[in-house]
Amino acid sequence: MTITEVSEKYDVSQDTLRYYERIGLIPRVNRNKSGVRNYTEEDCNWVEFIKCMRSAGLPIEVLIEYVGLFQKGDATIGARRELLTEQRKQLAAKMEDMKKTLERLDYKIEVYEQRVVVKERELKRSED
Amino acid sequence: MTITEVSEKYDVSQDTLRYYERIGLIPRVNRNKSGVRNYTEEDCNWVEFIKCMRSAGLPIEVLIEYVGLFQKGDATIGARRELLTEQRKQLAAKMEDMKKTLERLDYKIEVYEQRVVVKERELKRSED
DNA sequence: ATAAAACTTGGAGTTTACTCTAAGTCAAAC
DNA sequence: GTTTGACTTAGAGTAAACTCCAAGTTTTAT
Repeated sequence: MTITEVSEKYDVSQDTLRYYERIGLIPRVNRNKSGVRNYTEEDCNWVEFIKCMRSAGLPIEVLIEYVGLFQKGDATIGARRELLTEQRKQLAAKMEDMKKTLERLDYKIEVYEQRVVVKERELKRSED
Repeated sequence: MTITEVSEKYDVSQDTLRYYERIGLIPRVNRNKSGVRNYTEEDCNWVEFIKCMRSAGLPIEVLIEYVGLFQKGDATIGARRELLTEQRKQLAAKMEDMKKTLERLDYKIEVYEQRVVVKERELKRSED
């Protein structure tokens, strides 16, 4: 696949794809004889995986480390598992915080609903 | 309360507190005769609220708008409720995405666990 | 065959959200 | 009474994560 196709498929700009590759956030993509990137299915999977992890807020630095470990082969399986476990923990904690914020928003919205009703009654009274 | 006290209480730097006020992310804090900020309890509540909403990822722009509406008084109650409702929706959607990412991490970790076990067995065999 | 489109690289520029600096004021401690 | 420390402002600087640009291929279409 070309960079255009990958960019469209995963809704990631070409510049971002090149940038991610440059900083090691995805492994290097092979080029054809004239230097043009040819994304394999595995490359695509990396793009999709990184997009997903980034959107959940995993730090770029950590993901670069993960890719680095991956490229070092099977000897790093334990380290990769540990890295993911730590990130999983942090993600779960963040979601807990967000849940509390969500509940707080719900409460605030509820209070506003009531105030809107009060406001409407006031308006109605002033019509009389 | 002084800016130092507020900064310590909510773990937000003094610079950030001034910055938030400057851009209208919290209402203007009153100063004493010599120009020093004196945070009321309401000011503190704003700091805490904004800190919470920001940590959940609500955009600064939107929060500035919310503060602006608040300062316009009761006529904006409906608009404020709508704004919060929209943000609540987006937050819930983001949490849904994060939940999928979390599950994906769980799956990946599980697969890694199995591979670690396989690796250990290999090592054991090579010991014999 | 030549113009237009798509790609390459390295490096500069942008945006967001702070964070720091400089220059100055004011109150309190010694 | 002066120096130390906390505060003020306006504006400059920074880090992260892109995003854009320039100059140069290569491929595609006419």
